[in-house]
This record gives sequence, C-alpha cells and structure tokens, in this order.
Amino acid sequence: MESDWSWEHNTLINELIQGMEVARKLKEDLRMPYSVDTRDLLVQRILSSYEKALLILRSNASTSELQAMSQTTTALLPESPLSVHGSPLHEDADGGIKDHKEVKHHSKKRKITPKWMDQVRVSCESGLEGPHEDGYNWRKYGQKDILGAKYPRSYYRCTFRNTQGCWATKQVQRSDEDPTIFDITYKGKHTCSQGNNAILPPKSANKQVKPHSNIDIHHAQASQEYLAMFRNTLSVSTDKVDNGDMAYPFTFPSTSFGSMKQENLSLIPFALENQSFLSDLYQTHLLSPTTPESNYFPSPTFQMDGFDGIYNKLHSESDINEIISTNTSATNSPIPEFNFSLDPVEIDPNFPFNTPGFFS
DNA sequence: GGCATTTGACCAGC
DNA sequence: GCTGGTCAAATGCC
Repeated sequence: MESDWSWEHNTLINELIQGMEVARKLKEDLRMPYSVDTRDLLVQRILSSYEKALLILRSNASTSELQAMSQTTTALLPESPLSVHGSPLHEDADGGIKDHKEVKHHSKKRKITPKWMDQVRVSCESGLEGPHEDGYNWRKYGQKDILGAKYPRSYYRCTFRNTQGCWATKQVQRSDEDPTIFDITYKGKHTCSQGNNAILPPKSANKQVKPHSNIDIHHAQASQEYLAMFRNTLSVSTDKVDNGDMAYPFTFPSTSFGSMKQENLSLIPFALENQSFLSDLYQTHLLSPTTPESNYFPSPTFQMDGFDGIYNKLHSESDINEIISTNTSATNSPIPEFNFSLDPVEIDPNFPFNTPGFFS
C-alpha cells in the first residue's frame, strides 16, 4: 500500500518536474528566435506533463491501474509483458480509447485470445503503404468496413497460427484524419518462434527468422518491434491514454534498419526523451541539424544493447509517452528533420556513463 | 502446388 | 437488427 502511494507520488513528482523543466526551456526559447514549432512542441510537453499529473491526482483508479496506464506506452511494443484487466481507462468503441482491455472469449467464432491488447499508431511518410512491416509475419484473414470509419479495418493473424499455435492477431485501421497514420491494435502474444527473435528478420524472401538466445525475450521483441516499425521511416505514437492524439514532432531517418548498426541509434530518442539530460545529450551530440547525416550517430559503440540498457530504465508513463508520442514531419529530404530544440547540454556530472548497457 | 489475399457469409454481443 | 470479428471458399500470385 505504502509502495503504491510511493509509486504515485514519484510519478506525480516526475511529471511536475518534467513540466517545470520544459517550461523553463520554453522560457529560454522565448528569448531566442526559435521556430513556432519548437515552442508548440514545448507547450505540448508541458501540457502533457500536467495533464498526467492531474490525472494521477484525480484518478479514482487503483494504483495497479495507474501503473498499467503508465506502462501503456511500453506497450508500444506489441510483445511487452503487459496484462491489464478491465482497466477503466478503456472506453468502449464509442469512446475510442481502447489501448488495453480484457478480451472476452466466449464465442465459438471469436476464438480464445490472450488477455491483453495494445494499440499503436504508425504513420508512414509515403502514405501509400500500410505499416505491415513490424517484424512479424502476418496473414490477413479479413477486412471489414467499420461504421463511421472512412477506411476498412484489416485483420491479421500470425502466419504460424496453425503450425505453431500462435494466436497473436492485429488489426490495422487507417486513420480518417490522416490517411498516412495507421492505428494498429495488437491482440495476444506471439508464442511462435518469432516471439523469441532478437534479430530483425530479413525483409526479403523466405521470411524465416533465426532465433537469438542471448537476449531477454521481451527486450528482444521490443527491439525488434522498434526496428521494424521504423524500418520504413515510420514514426510511431501511442494514443494518449488521457487525451487523444497529442504528439510530439519527430521524424526518423530514412535509412534501413535492416542492420543493427548505427542506424539503430535512431531508436535512442525514444529512450532518451524523458531523461532530460540524456535527451539534451542526444539532441546536441547526435541530432545537430547542421550535422551531416553520417554524423548523426557518431559513436559506433552505441549499439543495440545500449538501447536495451536505456530501455530498461524506462518505467513511468511519462517515460514512454515522451518517448513514443511522436509525429511525422514528412519531408522529401533524405536527412530527417528533427523538430527539437537544440539547447545547450546540461549533463549531470554524476551520471553513470559507465553503467552497463549504456555506452556498451 | 502452395501460400497469401479477397470477400461474402456466419456468429455473438449489444 | 446492427455491428464487429472470424471463417472459409474463391481467387491470385509466385
């Protein structure tokens, strides 16, 4: 009980601190000839922090529910170990917020589905292709016109459903507002061999996936999902649990994620966003707009397990919301346009850079 | 031929 | 009765 309150308390404090930090940053920006976009971004972040803080204060939800809410964004990863039962955060179909909910299974037609679901938003710069490359092999089994929706909803299930009994499914719904955005709802965990993969499967041909035994399954899946989602210059955001679609502008490099080298570093913003000093570090050292693309990620040692290490540090809703609440800023340039403020860095001198998993 | 996709039908929940 | 989710036959592709 006490720990429950402690968790809420810490989350609340974190949100308020974050809001304060961003407000301070905005204040600095107001003295500089920064773009309106940058200021909008900062304002959005401030509002987001305070909304979340208020939500915590107002919420009648149990601590576990709040924690579940906090973890919602980690569930950007379809394979995140999330299990939320009957959270009041989930509205019905009319409410539109269905990030997680218990899936009933008492129908012959509607087969048994695992007890968690997850929803992510994926936008594709091309606007033409669906976000079907998420690292798993899916087989489309249906398509339905949804009432009130401009575009039909597609239903996919794991290719290995029959061979390996994998009951993971996903639904893909193109957004009415922005056809380049797809709402993807994942249901069920992959119990097939894909679920154990740490290595992104090749985009080509046989689609066979080789297992990787050394990486924790969830993080492996997480990494894989991230990689796959961004492989085609996708930007991803989760639906805000509390207030719709506010997103922070962010664009990813139009480079292939097929090899887990420097390109993978573009995942880092997700992990760093909420760690202000890390965020600043990233923004300054890795994302300088004047820096050629090849120099975006100057540290060749900044690799995937480093990301995992950072990913491990993410626990609160703000962590993840900051990380994945992104928006597409599509450009035709091969060099991504990062709508971040590039402020001077204030690196915590006590930060343990030698922490295992950080600069590995 | 094998596999994936399409699409109309079926079923259960509301 | 309407709607969403799933099934399964038909079809297409490699």
